[in-house]
Amino acid sequence: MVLQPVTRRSVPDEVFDQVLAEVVDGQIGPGESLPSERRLAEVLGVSRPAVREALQRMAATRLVEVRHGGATTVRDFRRHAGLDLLPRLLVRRGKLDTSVARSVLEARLAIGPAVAALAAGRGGPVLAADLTQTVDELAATDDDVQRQVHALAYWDRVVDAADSMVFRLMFNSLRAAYEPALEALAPLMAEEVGQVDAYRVLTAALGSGDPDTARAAADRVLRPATESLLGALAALATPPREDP
Amino acid sequence: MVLQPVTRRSVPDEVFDQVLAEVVDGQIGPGESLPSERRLAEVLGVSRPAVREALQRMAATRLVEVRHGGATTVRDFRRHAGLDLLPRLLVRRGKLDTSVARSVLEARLAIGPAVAALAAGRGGPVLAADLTQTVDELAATDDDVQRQVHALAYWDRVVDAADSMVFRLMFNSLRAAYEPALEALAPLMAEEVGQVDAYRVLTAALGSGDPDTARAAADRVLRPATESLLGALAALATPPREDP
DNA sequence: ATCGACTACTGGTCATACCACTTGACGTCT
DNA sequence: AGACGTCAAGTGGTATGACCAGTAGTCGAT
Repeated sequence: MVLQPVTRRSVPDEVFDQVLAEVVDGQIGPGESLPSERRLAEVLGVSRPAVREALQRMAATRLVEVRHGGATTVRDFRRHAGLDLLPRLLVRRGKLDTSVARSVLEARLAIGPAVAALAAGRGGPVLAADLTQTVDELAATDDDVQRQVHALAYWDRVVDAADSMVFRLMFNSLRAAYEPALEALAPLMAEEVGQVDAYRVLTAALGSGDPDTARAAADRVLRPATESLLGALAALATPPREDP
Repeated sequence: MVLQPVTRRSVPDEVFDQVLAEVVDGQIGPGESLPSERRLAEVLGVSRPAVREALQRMAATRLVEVRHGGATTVRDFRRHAGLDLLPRLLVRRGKLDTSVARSVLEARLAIGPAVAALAAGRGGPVLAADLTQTVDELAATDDDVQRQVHALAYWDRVVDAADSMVFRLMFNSLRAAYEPALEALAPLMAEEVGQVDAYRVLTAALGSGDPDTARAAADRVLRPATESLLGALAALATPPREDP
């Protein structure tokens, strides 16, 4: 019996999600107006402060524009939304959006090596020791979910070493999109987190202090799973074949 | 006389900024508790709903954790905050944080070429035509601010062509951090947005459809200004020299 | 026809009350 | 003395209703 922490969804959360769905899933296009706060409160059967809180969060996410005295209008989220919207775009109407997933893989493959290159130039000797320990933990684990957790910790350490606030924040945002799906991704990522050797090579490269070596090593860690997953996504996105 | 649109700061905005400052500027460390909503409302002289709205926004940004019945505690923003916090970190206590600015430049230099490579593989013939027009507009302008606007539009188009939701959202987040400072940055970016030739080469590379060529061309557009700015930042970060 | 005031909306803010949950202190039982 | 329930105080969660402050369209006077 597997128990899970109960998730308490607050009323404003619920409202936020519903309005967000309307905007993101295209029920209300850019430029169109939302119903007034009072009307929404009435329709949804909640209080106006609850609606207000949700709309303000929408505004803070740059998804809508609220004007005192005027109507609240929908903005073009593709043009204005920040990276924190990613988790919500990755899953649209309950289904994985394959084109978004593809972009995540591509970005990961592009950015990971860049971060590794920065980290190599800055890490110092402590970094290699830390990373070696993390890889050891990774190697000592059998469970694919736990391996992912360790791999995540590994990259977390690399990002730290890169000493880049922008990459740190990007990593945080991506992790926020990734972690909820960690269990579902276990079989898909097994290939990557299983290649302990590649991680060891990367660790050595990071310790060596040479950015280009580290970049290449990071590429070798990330590329195999990236390419096989991209292939799988492409197959998913293609309409089902009709051969017997 | 230069008139500017009046900025109306709402009460919750004000509260949000104040609490955010406490958290980001280190007055309240991770794990510590915030005063209760009622207490904050009293101290700040505003209503509880206003405080609540601000705290909920903090929670949505993953900067604090509010627990029903318990205290609201501060989280480690370096570990959890998303890319949308960047504008606030770029400027701390009214001053530019040079290490954050450095990371922005590094990230730009790393990601720009990657995006260009993707765009080259996907853009099609329309892309080159669009970009040529944007470069023409860029070339026809004398004002450094306007040039930046055109350069931004140029990259916007490139990101579109890359057909990557992740890079699109990253671009949006970065632009949100960049645009407010556009005017102040004009003299610094003049070097980059002035090199129309480099942009034309990049345009041609993007049109050619070869990712590697495009990557290299993008690097040539971004690198000069990046390096000179990194040098300037390093000089800024170093304590003033004491030679006569 | 133009202009201005008016009116009927919109969001912004507040005060207050009550519900739901967590915490920790207190007392009781073993 | 320790372990265990109970309960009160404090916290966030939600709702109500009122009023302020802007906006935009209407309608009348000029």
